[in-house]
Parts: sequence; structure tokens; C-alpha cells
Amino acid sequence: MPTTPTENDAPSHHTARYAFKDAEARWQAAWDDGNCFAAVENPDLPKYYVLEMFPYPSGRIHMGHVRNYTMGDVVARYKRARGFNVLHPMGWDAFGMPAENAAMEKKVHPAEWTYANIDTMRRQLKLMGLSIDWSREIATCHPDYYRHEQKMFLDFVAAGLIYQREGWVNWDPVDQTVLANEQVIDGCGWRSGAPVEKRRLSQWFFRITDYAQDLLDALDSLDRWPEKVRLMQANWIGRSEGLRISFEMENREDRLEVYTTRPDTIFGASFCAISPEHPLAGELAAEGEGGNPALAAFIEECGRLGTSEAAIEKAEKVGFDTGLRVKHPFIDGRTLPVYVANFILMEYGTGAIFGCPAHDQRDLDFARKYGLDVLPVVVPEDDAAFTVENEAYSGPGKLANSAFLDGMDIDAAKAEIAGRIEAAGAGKREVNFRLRDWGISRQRYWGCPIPIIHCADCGGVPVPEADLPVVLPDDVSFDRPGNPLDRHETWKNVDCPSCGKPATRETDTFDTFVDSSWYFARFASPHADTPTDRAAADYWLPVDQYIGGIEHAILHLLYSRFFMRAMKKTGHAGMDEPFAGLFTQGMICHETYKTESGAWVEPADVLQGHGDNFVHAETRETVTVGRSEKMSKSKKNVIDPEDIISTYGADTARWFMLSDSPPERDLDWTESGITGAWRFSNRLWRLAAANAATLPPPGSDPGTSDARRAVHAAIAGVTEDLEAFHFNRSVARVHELVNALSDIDPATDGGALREGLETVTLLIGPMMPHLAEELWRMLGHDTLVADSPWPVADESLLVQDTVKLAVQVRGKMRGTVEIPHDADQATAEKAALALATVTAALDGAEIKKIIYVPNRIINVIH
RNA sequence: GCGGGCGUGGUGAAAUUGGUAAACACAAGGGACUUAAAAUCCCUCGGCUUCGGCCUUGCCGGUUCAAGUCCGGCCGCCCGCACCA
Repeated sequence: MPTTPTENDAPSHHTARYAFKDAEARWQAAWDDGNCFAAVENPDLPKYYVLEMFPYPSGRIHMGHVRNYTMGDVVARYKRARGFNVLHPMGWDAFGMPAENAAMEKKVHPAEWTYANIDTMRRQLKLMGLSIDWSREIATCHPDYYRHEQKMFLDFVAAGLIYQREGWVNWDPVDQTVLANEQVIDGCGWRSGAPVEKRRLSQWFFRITDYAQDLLDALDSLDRWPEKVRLMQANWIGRSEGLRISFEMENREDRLEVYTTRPDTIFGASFCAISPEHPLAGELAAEGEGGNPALAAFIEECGRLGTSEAAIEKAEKVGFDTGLRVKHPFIDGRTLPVYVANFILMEYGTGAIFGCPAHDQRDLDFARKYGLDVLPVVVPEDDAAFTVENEAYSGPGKLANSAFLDGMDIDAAKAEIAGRIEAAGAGKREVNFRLRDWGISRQRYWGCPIPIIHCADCGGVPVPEADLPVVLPDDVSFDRPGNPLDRHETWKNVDCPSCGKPATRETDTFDTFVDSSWYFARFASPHADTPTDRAAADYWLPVDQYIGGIEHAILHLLYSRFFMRAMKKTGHAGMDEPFAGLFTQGMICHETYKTESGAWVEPADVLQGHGDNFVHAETRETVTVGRSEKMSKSKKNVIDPEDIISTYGADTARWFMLSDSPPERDLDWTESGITGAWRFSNRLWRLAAANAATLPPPGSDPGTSDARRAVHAAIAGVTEDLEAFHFNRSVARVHELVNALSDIDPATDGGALREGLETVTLLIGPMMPHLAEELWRMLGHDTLVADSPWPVADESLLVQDTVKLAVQVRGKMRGTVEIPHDADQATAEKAALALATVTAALDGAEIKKIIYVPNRIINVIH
């Protein structure tokens, strides 16, 4: 660790330091006393809702939070200064697994653990000096919050937005719960990292697929979202246009429904394949005398292989010839074998395909393995000798070997087949989505109870509204794995609200992503008796600027978009899209250290020896410096924000977070970076402290000094950069301004220096709010920067009388000339041609052309 | 495999969207102040140079009066999705 700066050293102007500890506490109290950041609906003012993704109360804040909330606070304070009625709230995403893990490991109740963490993190966030309306604080684990979630669930059920069904689910064997598709990453649970298994369970689902098309189309309207996030969502929704074809089967009355996006390749079809979970597969295994034991065994084998997603990905493509054959729809007398194949997904399309090996790699692998025909039916143009060996061809070309399609391009052939199939009543055009309905049942205690009672006679009965909320029981134990609600007899066993007979509560709780799918709406009216107060929600929503990590590009951001639509349908909100503007920040990275034995080492335990040699402080093992990676406990490369804040102050931490790296990019935590920020805050403080006493009073004439141009250029520049989220450039411009102010002679240009110091104070207000208040007071003001309007640049000062014009000869730089601003071409030419370097470069040659871009460049061509 | 992004000094980066490449900072080196250190202040800081200049934004080519920026082709990293028919 660096030397801790001591406060209040010698009073010399060269060595005195900013006493940040006292100042930061003092100004935070002043903002509280002034109730500065309380948001009140006011239809006469333009509103601006700034929101950072709310934290999970894991224990302590980390650097990612500091960066996230600093950016949000800059936006909130800047917009306030620009006259907006700003809403900037904070809350806690407080349900979830870590609380239960803590309960199991530390024998502490999840609620107690969670609320203690919230207290710690609230205290830490307050140290940062954020302009938050704390009166709107919410925690999703509190019944005052989740009772409204239960109410909306019942409304959603009534509106047909929710259903219950049994189905295959992703089961996390470590967390002992179901995961949504979005929560399975590379075949493993997003939290536990354990390989996910397949289980069949009864689950509640949100009908997000009903909105697939709308969620896709509306992405175009989100013009203040990163292109990357919109693209990721579009890919996730995964729209595909194709054709459902109904194949006639030999010796069977029913038909085989197949979905394809390549109907043009129908003449190249050499087999059909169905999922092991397809009903037909089961029927064929059971039919006839004694059934088909080999097929039944194959299906069972697929089920066993398919217990983990990871296994599926590595599994070889295998099939089983059922002996059944289907008739080719366009070739009389041609039939195709029907296989059961392990790579066909029941959940997509119809769970059945036709295989065209020449134009699909999977089909080709399958055909080679089972000796099926490979007939190319799309041939690239100008390739007479085209054949398919081990690589399927999926590029453009003309149809061949395809009867009436021959010579067509792919699109025409698709249309032709679709038209004929539809005319014959043998299928129809169909749109399919990759997106699945959102399964929200979790077999966990620490979540919002699903307000349903299961009755043997009445089925799943909604809990009557009068009985809401269904509150989690406190008396639970975590000495056994599984869900304690399941074995809580008095909580679980209740009478059916419909018929009065004994019944049982649903013991599953909501996926915590449900909690975070509407919290932004609750912030508009956090104390309302209903989920939302429509007047408040209609005033504040949508969130104008949302800020958070890219890791939520799909999960949280897609769920919330769906939830907003569901709330609109049930009258709880009036719009479709929750977030008008989205900014995704980069991560905080730090160097990693490893011993020879491969163990990670904390930066504090590393000693630097000679040059680039590092050793472990205790063991003296050689330590190698690894590449910079995302700060994480497992890699032991974390820096605790509270240490930094207590050593350097919140403003220094905030300033460093905004400096150097563009906010969307990863930021490398460096010791020198934070000390640099600390030195700058002191330098600025000293500049003001050294001059405050002798400056002319507030409101004095700034005079006509040239220095004023730098002041107003800084206003214009910082304003532009903050609007565009270019915080690192704002920081650079403030540096430039302070450098310029340091050169002003207070004796001759005191008015200009006052204007400059006041301006820089207001400009850093959103970024280093405590220091800004301190300087403002020092400069003789008794108002708060937090209540002060943003400075306005004097346009007339931005235009310089003369400009330095770049001079080129045939595109090569030859020097610059100083000419009047907006000078005409003749003036510019005369000045340029008078330049010695220009005459030398021309060497008497005839000038053919002169290109002149006023105030920028002049290019002489010979 | 499919989709997307990125590549600029020792380092983080900037470049008014085609118009003086390297702003601002960090690190480094030199100096001042100091018994000394810290803090602070000043200077140097892309490369080569015969001191005239020449070269320089991953590599090759193109468009243009002019290319870090636009187009084509390579190379290298990073991210997302992935048996989706």
C-alpha cells in the first residue's frame, strides 16, 4: 500500500492538503439537511430518471459498484444542474442463493444475513456521496415489495400470461434448483458452474414467447441502446422463417410434421429424423407384439446420455432406423426412412426434420455414418464439377436435380415449394423462435413465494387477494439440503380457498430475475398500496438512462422488457419499454499474482525485490505477475473500495473511475492511477486555497483576458463530453483548464481567475461533488453546488480571432500559418505560398490546384 | 461453425467523424527546494537522422488533393451464441 496521506500538514501553500475526511462528511450532511435529492413529481419540469442496476447485497461493495454508481451519479447530478427533475433511487436485489449458502455454512438466517449486508453496503454507498433519494429505498426480500409481485403474478395468471406445465427442465445439482435457459452457460449453471442435468418437473412459465415478435421488432426503437446488446437479444430471440411439411407415412393413418428453413432442398432429402422425445418415437417403440425393444432401449439410452447438457454437446450423432418410411411429397414412389436421432430437439419446431445431407453438415455426418444418399441440389454458379464430399454446401447457387425447381435461385425455390405445399394442404409457412417460455419456479426458500394453493379437487388455486402477501415463514432450518418450505408443515398445509378441503401451498419460489424485472417501476411509487401508482409511474417511466454491466444483456434486460409489457396488459403500467437509454460499462481489472505452486496471491502479500522480481511476503516463494483480469475473489486481485475511500476520499476514487479509460471499456486498476487522481484533487484545492483570499469578490467583472477562452472552451467541451458519456475526455478537459488557470497571474487577471475557478468548481460538481462544495464555499458562496445551475459557455469567446492553418504540398505537411478566422481563399493562399518550406517543396513547379478548407487546412497541388 | 467487436508511443488513451497523429494523464529520466525523505515546482519524453529532413496508427493493396478514419484481402486478439433443422 502507498503511504497514507496525512491531513492538515504544514500550512504552506505548497504542501497543505485537502482535508477530505472532514469535508466529505460535512457536505454529505449538508445535502441531507437540505433534502437535496428527494424526487417529487412535478409535471411542470422535464423529468429525468437515472438508474444503475441495483446491487445484490453480497456483503460489501466492490469496485464494479463504485464505477457503476459513480457514472450514474455524474449523470444524475449533471441533469439536475441542467434543470431536470431527476429521480435517482437505490435498492437491493435481496433474494437469492448466497443467503441460503450463508445459512448453511454459518448457521445464520438468510434474512438476518441479508439485512446485515444491506446495512453495511448502504453505509458504504453513502460514503461515496451519491445523489440518491434514499427515501425510496426498497429491498426485494421485504414483504412490502414482494406482496405486489404476488399480486401481479395473480393478475398475469388471470390475463393468460402464465401457465403451469410439466416439462423437461435444467436442473442444477449443486444449487438443487431449476434454471432458465438463459441461466445455463456452456452447459453449466450460471451461479454454481455445475454441469446441468435434465429433469422432468411441474413448473410455472411466463409466456414470453407470446411477445417474441414484438420484443424483436421493438429493438429497432431502442436507439439509445448499444448496438451489441440489441444484436444479442435479436440472436437470442432467434426468429426463423420456414415451412412446416406434413409427410404421409406408409402403413399409418397419421402424418409426420416436419419443420424446415430450407424447403428448397426437398429433392435432396434422403431421410427423416425425429427426437427421442417425439410421441411417435414412443409409439413405435410400444407398437406391435412385444413392441420394439431395441428402439425402446435406444430411446432410453438417449435419455441417459442427455442428462447433462455438456454430454449432449460432445455426444456423437447417432440414430436408429425405425423401419417406418414416409412418402416424398414431390417424387412419386420415393420413400424416405425415418430415424430416431439423438441430435433432434423436441423443443424446437416440431421435433422432427427431413435431412438433406448435401446442404447441412449434421445431416451429412449422419448420412455418411448410415450410408444414405448425398445428392447436391444447390450448385454454386460456374462450377460444373461441383460435388459434396465431407463438407456440406450452404452457400448460394442454382437449383439442380430438382425437377421443376431446376435453375431457380434459392429464394425462388423456397417460395415455389411453399406455394405448392400450401396449395396441396400438406403444410404451411411458419415462423419459429429460438426463445422459450420463461420458467420461473425455483425450489428454494429465499425467494418470493408463489401465491398458489394446490387442491386435489380444484387444482392450482390462486391465493385470494385478501390473503396476500404469502409471507415466508421465519422458523426454518438449513441443516438438510433441499427446500425447507417443503417440510414446513404448518406453513405448507392449508385449506383450499375454493372448496375448503385440506390442500398444500406451492412451495416453489420465484426466480429472482422476477424481482428485478419491475423494481425500476416500483421506484416511481415505492410506498404505494398497489404495485404501482399509475400517475407516478406514468410520470417517471421509462428510465431515461440505465447503467450496468453487459452480462445482463440478455437475462435481466429481456425479462424486464417482457415484464413491462405484461404490466401494461394488466394495467400496472402504460408503456412497453422500460429503459429508453442503456449504457453498458466495462469491468474493473487488476493484475494477478501467482506463486510457483499455482496459488493466487493477494496484491498486499506481494513484495517487489530487485527489478521485476516478486516474492510472497511470508513464504518468500517467487511470484509471477499474470495478466490483468476482472477483479474476483477467486483470483485474489480485488481492492476494497472502503480502504481506498478512507485513504484518499470518495472524490479521488470517483475521479479515478472516470479518468483515462472510456466507460464502456475495461478499466485497469493501478496504484499510480489512484495516486494521480489524489494529487490532482489536491492541486486544484491548493490553487483555490492560494488565491481565494485575494480574488475580487463573487460577481466581479471577469475582464477581457485571453484566459477566458480556455474557461469557456472547457464549459463547451465538458458539457458535450458528459452528454456523450465520454467521461474520460471530460476529465482531460478539466485537467487542461486547471493547467491554464495555473498560468493566470492573479494580480493582473484576478477577475478571469475567479471566473475560471468558479467554472472548474461547477464543472467538477458531478464528478467530485464534495471537493466542489468545498471550493465553492472557499470562493465565497453560501449556496450549494448541488443546487447550482450548470455553467453556460459564452459562444462569442469560443471563436478565436486567428487560426493556425495547416499547410500541405501535395498532401504532405509543410508547416502552419496564422491567419484570421474564416479568412478567404486569397488570404490563405498568399500566406501559405509565402512559407519558405512551401516554396522549397514546390521548387518552382506550376501550381495546378489549391484546396482550401477554411480554418483547417490548405493543400497546394503541383 | 454462426454473429459481433477491436488492433495508435514504455502504459491508459485522444484525434471536431476524411483535414496538423499521439491532446490529457501514468511511468521513466534530468533538474530545483530539502541535512535527508515525502510533498511540490520546472524540463525531456514515438523511431531514425549526416540536424536538411525521413519514417510512424497490426500487415498488403485500393479510392482520394488528403486515410488512424472509407473499400478489398490477410494476420492477431477479445466477446456473444451454438446440434435451433
